[in-house]
Amino acid sequence: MSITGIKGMNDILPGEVETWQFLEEQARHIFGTYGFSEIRVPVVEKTELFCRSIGETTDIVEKEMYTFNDKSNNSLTLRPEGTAPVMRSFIQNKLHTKDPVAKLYYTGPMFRYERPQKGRYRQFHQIGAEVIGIEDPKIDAQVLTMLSHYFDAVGIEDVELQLNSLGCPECRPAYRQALIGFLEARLEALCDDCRRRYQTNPLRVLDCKATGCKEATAEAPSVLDHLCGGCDEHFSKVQGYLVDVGTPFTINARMVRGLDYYTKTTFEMVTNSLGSQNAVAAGGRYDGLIKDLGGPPLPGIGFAMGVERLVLMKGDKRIEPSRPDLFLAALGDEAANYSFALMSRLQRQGLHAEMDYEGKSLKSQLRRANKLQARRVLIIGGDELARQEAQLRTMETGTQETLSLEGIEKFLLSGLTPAL
RNA sequence: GUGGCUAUGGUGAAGCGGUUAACACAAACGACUGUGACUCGUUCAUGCGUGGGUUCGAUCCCCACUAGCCACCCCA
Repeated sequence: MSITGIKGMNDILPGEVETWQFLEEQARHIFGTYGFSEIRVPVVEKTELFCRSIGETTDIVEKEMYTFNDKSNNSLTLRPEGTAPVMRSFIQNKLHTKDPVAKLYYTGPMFRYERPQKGRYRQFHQIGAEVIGIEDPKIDAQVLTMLSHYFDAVGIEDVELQLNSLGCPECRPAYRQALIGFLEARLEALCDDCRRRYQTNPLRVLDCKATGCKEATAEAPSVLDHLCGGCDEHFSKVQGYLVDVGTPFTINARMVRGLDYYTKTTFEMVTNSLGSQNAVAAGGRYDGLIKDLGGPPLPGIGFAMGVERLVLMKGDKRIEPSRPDLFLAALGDEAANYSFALMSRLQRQGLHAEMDYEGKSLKSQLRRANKLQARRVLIIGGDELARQEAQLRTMETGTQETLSLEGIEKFLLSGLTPAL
């Protein structure tokens, strides 16, 4: 039995990787136009970083982390998300002393020990963005607009931007209590799961799919009615700016976040085309996080997108691998050597050129050229070489012309390089 | 962590207890000794996830395990 990969950790193979590259390139490009720079942080961090930021009692920390001790007996964890490491780096490198505002994005693998299913894997990938240092609701609107812009650019249409506010440490506890009280009075109507969790995670009950729970919580108090003055004003300003800018959104007062650090604005990009994994991107404001991690008291807001889910949504609109501009078919050793040298020179000048390296029959070479979808084939045999000529075949039309080898490089480069 | 379904070649899959494991696609080569895509031909599983069991005999029945998928939970 040969060695296999790890459950829930997938290879990204040619044919699929082009879509990944496209999604990443678009992120770099679009985030760049909004003033974001990339930050690259390690995949492993001290376990404590995630416990403190995500929350000791969250599912992620309680049962989903890949935690191990290194040879010095430090407890380390494969990052389950990207915000905490970025904040750690921000604080450690004192980035706020260089610029009061940081706009950062990252991409890379995250790890969560969950049972794999559609759109959910143990190693998965996120593209995320964070803004640190701005409290004004304009930045909330800006981040949401960028996210929305990204989805447009990438051609993923079947999504809806949902918005909510979770309040702040001032107003959230009161709401929480109100909600627990409400649920307590209706425990019999709730499903087993909800009866279990209404104390620890009352918000989750609002999101339950069971019909009994839906009915029982129909009249439940809304977070939005319990926001304090500051949070309420912030939330309505965010909405106002979004309307001004023309970024579409809907309000979902029952939206829940799984990480403890979120405050005020939270949001999700949801779809119904992905089965039960309906969030393609999610994020929110985390005004207390940086201070909690020992940094300056700066506000922050950010989001992460699940790349596997984006790829799934791209579906059959996959990005095609690039086709060779030219395939060199040679007959005989001399011609093969000549072609090989020519191909190398063309490649150096940016032409996507291919050839058969093993001296197969012309038929076989053309078959390969066809398979690779080469646009043209340059055929050089012993006869042509002697006459300093070559046949240039246009595959699509099957037409063929005789060219002089003199100056052929220039001709091929000018004729075949796609206009940029 | 819980549940349901599935497990035959490079891929999609027939076969459902009994002599050569169908068919299609892909791949390689040939018909065309120097020309792709069409056509035709040839080749391509010594084995049916793994381990047990039932049987004269198992890819087909039973059990266990493993893996995959989907859902719950949770989340990107």
